Amino acid sequence: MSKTDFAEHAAASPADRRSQTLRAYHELRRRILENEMPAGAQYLEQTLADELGMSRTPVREALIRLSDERLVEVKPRHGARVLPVSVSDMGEIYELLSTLEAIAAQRVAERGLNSGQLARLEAAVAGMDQSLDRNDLIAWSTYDREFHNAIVELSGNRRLAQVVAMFRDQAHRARMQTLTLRPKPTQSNRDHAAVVAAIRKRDGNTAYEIHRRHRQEAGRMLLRLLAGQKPEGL
Amino acid sequence: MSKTDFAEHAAASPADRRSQTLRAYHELRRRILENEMPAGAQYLEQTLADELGMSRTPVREALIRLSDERLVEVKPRHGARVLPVSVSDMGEIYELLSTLEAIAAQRVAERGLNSGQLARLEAAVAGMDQSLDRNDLIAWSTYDREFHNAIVELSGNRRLAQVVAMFRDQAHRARMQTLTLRPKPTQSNRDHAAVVAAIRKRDGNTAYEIHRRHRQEAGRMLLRLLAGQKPEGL
DNA sequence: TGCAGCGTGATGGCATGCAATTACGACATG
DNA sequence: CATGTCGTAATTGCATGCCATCACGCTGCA
Repeated sequence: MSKTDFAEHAAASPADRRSQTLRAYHELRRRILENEMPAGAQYLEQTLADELGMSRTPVREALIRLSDERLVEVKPRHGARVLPVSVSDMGEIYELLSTLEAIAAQRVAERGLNSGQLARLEAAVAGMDQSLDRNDLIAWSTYDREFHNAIVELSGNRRLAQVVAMFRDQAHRARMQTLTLRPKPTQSNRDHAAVVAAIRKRDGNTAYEIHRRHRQEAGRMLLRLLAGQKPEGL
Repeated sequence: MSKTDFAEHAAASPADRRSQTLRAYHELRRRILENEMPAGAQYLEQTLADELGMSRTPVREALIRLSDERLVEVKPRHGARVLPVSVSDMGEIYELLSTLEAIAAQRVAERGLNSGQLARLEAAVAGMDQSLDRNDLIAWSTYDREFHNAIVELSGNRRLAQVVAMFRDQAHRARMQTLTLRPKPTQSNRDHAAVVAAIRKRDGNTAYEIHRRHRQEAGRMLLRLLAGQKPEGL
């Protein structure tokens, strides 16, 4: 079984050029975020290696990164366990996201955007509106994610974008679980539009305040919904 | 050469109970932060493994973590390179630290501290004052570090403490380089005392504002000093 | 002299091997 | 029946081995 075998069952397109370690990392991360590997589940290194069609070494290396990102926990004789996200975890995460993203929005507003960058934000806002009209919450959440992601990427602070992405990933599964439970997120769309307006006017303080309150509200909503749910994971 | 050999030349106390991977991680991190491995320097995996008295595997695993923390960069045929910290890197880092630590100070003030926790903060402040009287800048910076670390640890948000620690490590070498160049940090001591006073009064907003401005000032000072320095590293 | 092509040795990515550790069940004993 | 002890198999931490890749120097040609 040479590594040049193609048509492996795993998601490798015709000859994946990336390293096995990176393939393992991205594939495991995807499975966790999409709940194919549910919170609380445990997997032995060898099992994962077999499933991914590689040896234990790259799997181990991927698991190190995933555990640094708090998506899994490696317990010596029990394999890698997908970490559940508790209510208090979400509290920590949203406290950080609400500040970090608000800073990003402020910076974006102060620096100003060119027309292409503004278009990116407005496309996301438009997508959210249309998705909401169609009652397509999945599409809505994709555009919502894109909006928040665009803000931090356009901030120009690469470290900021990196840590926000990490926390967003940690929160992702809980967000998906509550997606259908929450009321129609019309206020979210209004908030986003208001942030874009503030960015247009290069009003950093307003962008900061609106975005911060927006995230705090979302966090509070999420916590309320999660509190009234099954204690998933362990 | 069994791994149970004791008295290895590396810093292992009589039989280090931790895994080789952890030893490699902590030892390499220490060497980088203390400039024993200077910015820009490159080391082959095998060389590091020999120096640490272990095989390449745990070294590789440690390097993965260190590169996720932006302390090194692994370039396929050139070994691991210790990352220099540029002026713009410091700008990114201080922008984040000033916000994150301010949030921590606010939370600490709002939650309130018991007497032992308050004593920890006050010991750090006292240490800074005494060190400054003695003109011992090394000791001063140790107490300063302890103060900032205590604030985020006492915030109760473990993720916050984790990312702040990461960014503080990234900035550490540049801080050390400018330590002797800056004017006597009397204002720093005043700021810290004011933050503690706000915490005592459980005044979150004041704690936030003072701490935020404090960190922003420190960042601006650092950037000014770095701008007029030799372009260290690559 | 400058540059392109080639060969070779060094290096890292990954697979595999090996031994120490420990989870777990069987069994014994109170 | 509950609890403690022991043996065994499974699992991991780490070492080692192997091969593809790539850096670098050498040679030859313009």
